[in-house]
Amino acid sequence: MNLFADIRAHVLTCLDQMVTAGQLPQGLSMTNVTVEPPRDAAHGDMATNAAMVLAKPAGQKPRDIAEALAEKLREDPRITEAQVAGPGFLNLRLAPEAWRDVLGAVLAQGTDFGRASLGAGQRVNVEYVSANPTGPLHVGHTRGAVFGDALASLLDFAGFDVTREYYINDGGAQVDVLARSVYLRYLEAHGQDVAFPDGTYPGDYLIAVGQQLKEKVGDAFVGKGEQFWLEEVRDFSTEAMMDLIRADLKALGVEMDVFYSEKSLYGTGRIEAAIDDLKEKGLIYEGVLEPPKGKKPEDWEPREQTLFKSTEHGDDVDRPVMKSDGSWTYFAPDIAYHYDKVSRGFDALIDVFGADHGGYVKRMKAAVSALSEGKVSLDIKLTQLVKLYKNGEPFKMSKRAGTFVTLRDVVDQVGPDVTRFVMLTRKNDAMLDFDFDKVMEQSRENPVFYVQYAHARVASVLRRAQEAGVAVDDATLAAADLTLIDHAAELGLIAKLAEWPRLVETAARSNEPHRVAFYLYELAGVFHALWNKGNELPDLRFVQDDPKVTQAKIALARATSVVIASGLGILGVTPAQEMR
RNA sequence: GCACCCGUAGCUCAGCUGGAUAGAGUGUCGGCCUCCGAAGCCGAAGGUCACAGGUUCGAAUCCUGUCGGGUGCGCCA
Repeated sequence: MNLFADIRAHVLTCLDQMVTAGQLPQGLSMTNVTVEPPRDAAHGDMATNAAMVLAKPAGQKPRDIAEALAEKLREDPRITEAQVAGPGFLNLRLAPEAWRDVLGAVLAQGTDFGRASLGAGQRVNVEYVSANPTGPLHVGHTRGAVFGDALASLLDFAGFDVTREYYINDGGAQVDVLARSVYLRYLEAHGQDVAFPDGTYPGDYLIAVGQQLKEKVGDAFVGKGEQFWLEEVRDFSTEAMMDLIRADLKALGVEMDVFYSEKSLYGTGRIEAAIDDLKEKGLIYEGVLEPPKGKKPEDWEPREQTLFKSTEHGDDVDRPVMKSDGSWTYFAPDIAYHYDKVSRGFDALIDVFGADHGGYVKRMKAAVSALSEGKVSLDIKLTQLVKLYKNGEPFKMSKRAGTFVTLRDVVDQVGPDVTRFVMLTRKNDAMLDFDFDKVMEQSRENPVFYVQYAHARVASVLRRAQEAGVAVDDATLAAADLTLIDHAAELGLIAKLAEWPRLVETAARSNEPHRVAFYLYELAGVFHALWNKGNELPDLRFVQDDPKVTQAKIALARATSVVIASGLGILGVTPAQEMR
């Protein structure tokens, strides 16, 4: 149940009647008519801009339309007041019954309250993390992982059929580097002294892999040239790294549906097929690119390459798909990968990249646009840098100094719940400060605890009611006499709950899961405020002498915790029963 | 040089795809526990939404330009 949508539908019905009655002209577009909570609660419960949006196309004064509309709306028993205000806003006040219906809906539907049909079962593929399989995930990956996972859950909740996918970059030169690095650790496991030259990975995490390789193949590769071991060591190592990454993700609570291997595109004709598809569309040609102005590389010389005419689909310059030596560029398998996604029948694609890949957005969109002939949308969300702090001091990461902070470090130290929530307390494209001490702090300044605390308080009050011998199971609460809820502060909390379905839709429409986190913070704030009002006004306390009243009050508290749990569920955070 | 992102209270950030007198937290100042969890609540103060134009009933939001910060720019993925 979405009360805002219901009232909007009613407004549209009234407008239709006005058209039929000749009060408004035919053929008006109603798409811009909104019904939303006003910024200032003093204006009422809801406001519609209908009169202002329609004034110009209808050739009438906004206030006249508003007045006529108000008259019709007042006939609805849910609407107790319809006031024309300002330039033509129509402010509505709703009957308590209308709010109580929302409360009833929350109790009846539980955490399904707010589930939307926005997606209409459309299939959407969310690709995220996709880190190179050359080492453990670090903090930057963590943000992308949390963001992508929460976005996927949000879209699922909004009615999309979601596939969570990870693209394994196991086809490029970096996995050869990995193999050579592991080979050095392997020699080390055989007692040799080794040095790690530039261009190899000296990280400790490969020691165990070298050891495992020794256990598997014995000394078969010792003293042998690369041609004897490279391929096998590469496969062995990437598999080991993917095990590591999968374990890291699991520690964070992220579970992928599909791991898609870049390597599987090579030697199978799939890259060729994708490029051929573009070729048939006349988008592949041989040519020479201009050097970028103002940043001309020293060793620049014009070279003829195979280029993708991405400029026909919104890119700034055409992009090479084949190097001058005839091998594919990194872009080619990416095209093939997205070609594969398109051919798997998704209606929409979403890629979550780190902000340092921002320069990649246009060409990728161009590729998908070309491959799907504009039928499949691609939205690319960039996650900005995470800056780490310890005791308020910036914490510098350096691979060489060994102060490389991994996902595992963060999760081990602060736990997956805190990690996930904090990563969503900023818009994805804004930088995020992550202070190890602050996120563990238990105060209002820390939104995780603030929201958890509200949920725990409800659990606490439920326990108290039970101790007092009052039945507070969900079935009983759903049948409670809600007319006993009538204070403005209580109805205000219900109004906040009523915003939830609406928020889900707007957050899903813009692919912005952070909105859920901010909403939960606000909802918790409204709840805490009501709670404290109980100090001065005993009537507002949840546990009362009369069991009937207690059940009604607790129904409201319970509904709040249900929505909090629902929202936290989308973020992948466990709601707390008590704070410790 | 070009492209993308960002610029909102002293500080950290929201702002519901164009709505009303721009909101939170923090910091400063002042209140609230014989009372369901004070890890909380209430109040005061704090703004030229970087700047200049434009679009319209209406702009922090959209378009153009300027300034400032970040990221990226063929044979690395």
